[in-house]
Amino acid sequence: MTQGRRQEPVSKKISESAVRRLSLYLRALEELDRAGHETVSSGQLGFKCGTTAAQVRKDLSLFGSFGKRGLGYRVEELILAVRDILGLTRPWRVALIGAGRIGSALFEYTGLGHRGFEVVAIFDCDPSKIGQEWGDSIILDVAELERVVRELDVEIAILAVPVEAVQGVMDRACRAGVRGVLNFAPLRLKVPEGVTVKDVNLVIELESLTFALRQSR
Amino acid sequence: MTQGRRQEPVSKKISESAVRRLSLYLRALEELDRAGHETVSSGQLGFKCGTTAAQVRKDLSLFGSFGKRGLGYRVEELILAVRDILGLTRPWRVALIGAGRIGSALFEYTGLGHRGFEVVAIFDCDPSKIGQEWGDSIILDVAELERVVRELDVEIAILAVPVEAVQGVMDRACRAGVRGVLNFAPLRLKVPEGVTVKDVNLVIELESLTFALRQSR
DNA sequence: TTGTGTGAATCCCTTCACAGCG
DNA sequence: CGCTGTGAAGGGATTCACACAA
Repeated sequence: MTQGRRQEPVSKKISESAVRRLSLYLRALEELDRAGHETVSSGQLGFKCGTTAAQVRKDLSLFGSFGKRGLGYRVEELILAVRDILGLTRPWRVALIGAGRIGSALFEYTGLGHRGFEVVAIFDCDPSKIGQEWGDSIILDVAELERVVRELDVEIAILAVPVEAVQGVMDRACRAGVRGVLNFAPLRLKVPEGVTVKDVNLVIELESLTFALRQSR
Repeated sequence: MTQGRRQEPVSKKISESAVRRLSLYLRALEELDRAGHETVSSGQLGFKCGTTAAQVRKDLSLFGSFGKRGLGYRVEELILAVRDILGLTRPWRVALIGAGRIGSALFEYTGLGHRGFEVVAIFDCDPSKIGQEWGDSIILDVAELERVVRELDVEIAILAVPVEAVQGVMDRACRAGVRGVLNFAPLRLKVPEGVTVKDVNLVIELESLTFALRQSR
């Protein structure tokens, strides 16, 4: 039962969608916290995130029991619990590979640095970019990828490189020890055992939009 | 039955995930086509897209029957069929709202223009950006949003504006006739009836990555 | 024989409903 | 009471398995 404490990861399979909702809950909770709310009910939280009270309770119950019956959840406590579940209790060392438009958009995006993701290295292959300073990082030659990834113990690689280059770059990053990959290229990467990939594909989003629009016409 | 023809949209509910897979299939098919393949089996297509033969056949069977038993699918025909299903047989008029980093990344991204999405207007509120030319578009003052959206009959708005501004801008775009929205702000938009929203949220992707990494440690 | 199209079976996720605790 | 936590029910989505067509 472990009242109020997170259960240790039993070998239960957690669905991707539940995890994505937890991430939404976390954002909503942080907003509530900033707004000075002490407690929140599953109904309120669900409403803010576009889901139901039952869904919220079920999602949380996969990891423990964090609420008080009759009262709801203490916002601060739940924030800590969800951060812990999502693995956000420590910063993650990220390398940004590709300093083009997408890369720079990501780098500037305050969401990253202020949310526990430390961009410890930026790589590009364009000689005119190598050596430029972004914030207090310097753009490095992608030729040095392996060495730098190993030395800085990079855990996550964000791949914002052209589709032709992406598989090769990923292979190299993984061999140097990267275990998580965020891929912006529209291509299914072949990954070694033990490496997790998430794809971000804007064309899919747009095409599922046009599908919906076409239907409702 | 309707051999080789797309069935008219019966009121069957099509899952979001099936649609997303169709978009993947389309990309794989186009690659096969460029590589000169005439036909493809559900197994091959599934493998390229990280799913199974049965899944491919089921997905396609939601919309008609496009293959030949014992032979597979003709690549060219299936491309046309899937484009039709996804609503890609005509270009869509898109407005890009917000000409910051994300906006420029999207605009440059060749995927858009070359895939049936016409960026017919770009808006920003920064006076130093208004009037700049991007390609053969000029950045317009967001104050003119309603007029321009109406005049150019914009159908889809890509919202790449700060989170504080996004709900207001979306409301205005929808009142002017926009029916589809791609939202980059980490916020659940309240949308009027008949408008479809897709959210793109990089933090969710990263956090589901850290969840996975945390588990496998 | 090959590989599609599709009912049936299975699995997983969401929703329901309520016991139980504060 | 109010609201959580959770078994049970319900509903979708995926997988299976096979009849059938080329």
